[in-house]
Amino acid sequence: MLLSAPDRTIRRVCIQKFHVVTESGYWNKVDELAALSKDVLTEVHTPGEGVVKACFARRPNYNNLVPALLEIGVCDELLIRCGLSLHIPLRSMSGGITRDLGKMLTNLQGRDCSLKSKYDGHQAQVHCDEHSKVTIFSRHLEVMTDKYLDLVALVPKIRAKGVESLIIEGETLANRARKDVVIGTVKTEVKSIDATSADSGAVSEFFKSATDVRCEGIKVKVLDNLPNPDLPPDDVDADRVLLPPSTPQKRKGAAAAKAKKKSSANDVVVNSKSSTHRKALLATYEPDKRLDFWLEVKKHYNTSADTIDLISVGAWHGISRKCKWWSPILLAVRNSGTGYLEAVTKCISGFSDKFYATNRAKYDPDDGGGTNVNSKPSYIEYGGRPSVWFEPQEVWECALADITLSPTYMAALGLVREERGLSLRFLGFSRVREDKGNEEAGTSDFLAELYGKQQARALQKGEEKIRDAEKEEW
DNA sequence: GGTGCAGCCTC
DNA sequence: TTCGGAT
DNA sequence: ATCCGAAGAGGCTGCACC
Repeated sequence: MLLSAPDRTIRRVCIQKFHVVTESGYWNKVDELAALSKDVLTEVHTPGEGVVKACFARRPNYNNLVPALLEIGVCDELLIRCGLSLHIPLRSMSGGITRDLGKMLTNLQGRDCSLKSKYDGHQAQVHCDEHSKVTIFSRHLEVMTDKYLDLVALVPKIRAKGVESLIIEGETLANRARKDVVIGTVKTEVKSIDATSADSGAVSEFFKSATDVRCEGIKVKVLDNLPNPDLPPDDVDADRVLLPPSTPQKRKGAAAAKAKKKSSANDVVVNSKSSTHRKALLATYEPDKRLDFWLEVKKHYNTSADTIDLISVGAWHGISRKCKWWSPILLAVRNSGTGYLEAVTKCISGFSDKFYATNRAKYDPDDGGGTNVNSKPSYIEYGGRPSVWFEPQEVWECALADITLSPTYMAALGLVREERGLSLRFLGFSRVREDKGNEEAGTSDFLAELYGKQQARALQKGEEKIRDAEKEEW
């Protein structure tokens, strides 16, 4: 394994320090620990592990964590020493993901909740300090500040009076979502409603309207969480990030904002203005946890996602774990005019290992199969070169989240846009359609139609404000 | 200066 | 992002 | 439960090359 330069430094420091610790009797303790049973040992280790993990989630930086560990060990103070810090990204908190809207409603058992549409964009974590220095991190905590210069300029300006520094998280719509999406829909004011999960009609309606305007789905936050008994109201742990006063109507986008602090342990901003005329959200932001009061229902997780029947026409050799099988697999739609099969995407998702094995056996001549062919059949439209071409004979039902105008695939070329074909986003294999022959597979017309519907829904729901797209919307 | 591709990023 | 599989 | 790895689409950037 390659170590980056800082890691090497750390390793050296560790070794030196352990020698010191050894001389002062640390080994005795190690011997004691070694004598303990596994269960007891787990009991000893687990709380410590929790503390270290919590620190690392708040400040994923070994240069801080390791020296502090060596100096003070695993203790509560570590959470202060290695707590949240501006311009160092904290790990993102995610909501629990729910596949099925109905199931979610059942789970919520009628509790009150706040619903927000979740934009289909890029997650960004924005840090702004008292000198208006802004740093922006991506979902994977990469520094993306330079990609969002307008945001860098904007954030200090919109900072509320009295807030010295802040960390917020939200969704930016800089890339994909702005390209092929009707801008008017992007400009739509962020939708947010409070509802009770007993009103399944309202929730379903909200989900539908959100996905219609090409949001990724919705976020559902339970409003009536009781305070955590472990956290007295005046708790001021520095590691805990606290929500600012909740103003959901104003708060924009998927910006599940949280706030702020200064470096001293006793200077955490608490929910000061208690002007909320609604039930409180749980106030803590736990960067390393998925939370049961916060759920996401996404379009492409949804069991009611669109499906299309595609024909498998070729594949590549898999690598490493999948080297015995073919993956990815090339799929095509049928052009009902020409009879040609037009490649529309490669599929990697939804296959079990067993399915891969069966698939290999079926098409590989060396495996008793024998229905793949050496060269590209003339009736297949595809510019690339798979490892093998299949003799088209299977129709697969696949679920998809979105249809995209593709720079590479030529399926449905000209039906939506001259020079551009269509492809599929988040495609997953569902099942083999034993009951369907090639002639009954999805057509390029159908695909184009589906694309049209997708756009039309967005247009219809979208608001009129088209003009002046700011580079990022929240 | 334009194009195409590799590499890296996002979902 | 997805998924399935291993741990 | 959690983590890991194999891969998809598309977008942007920077560089080599014409």
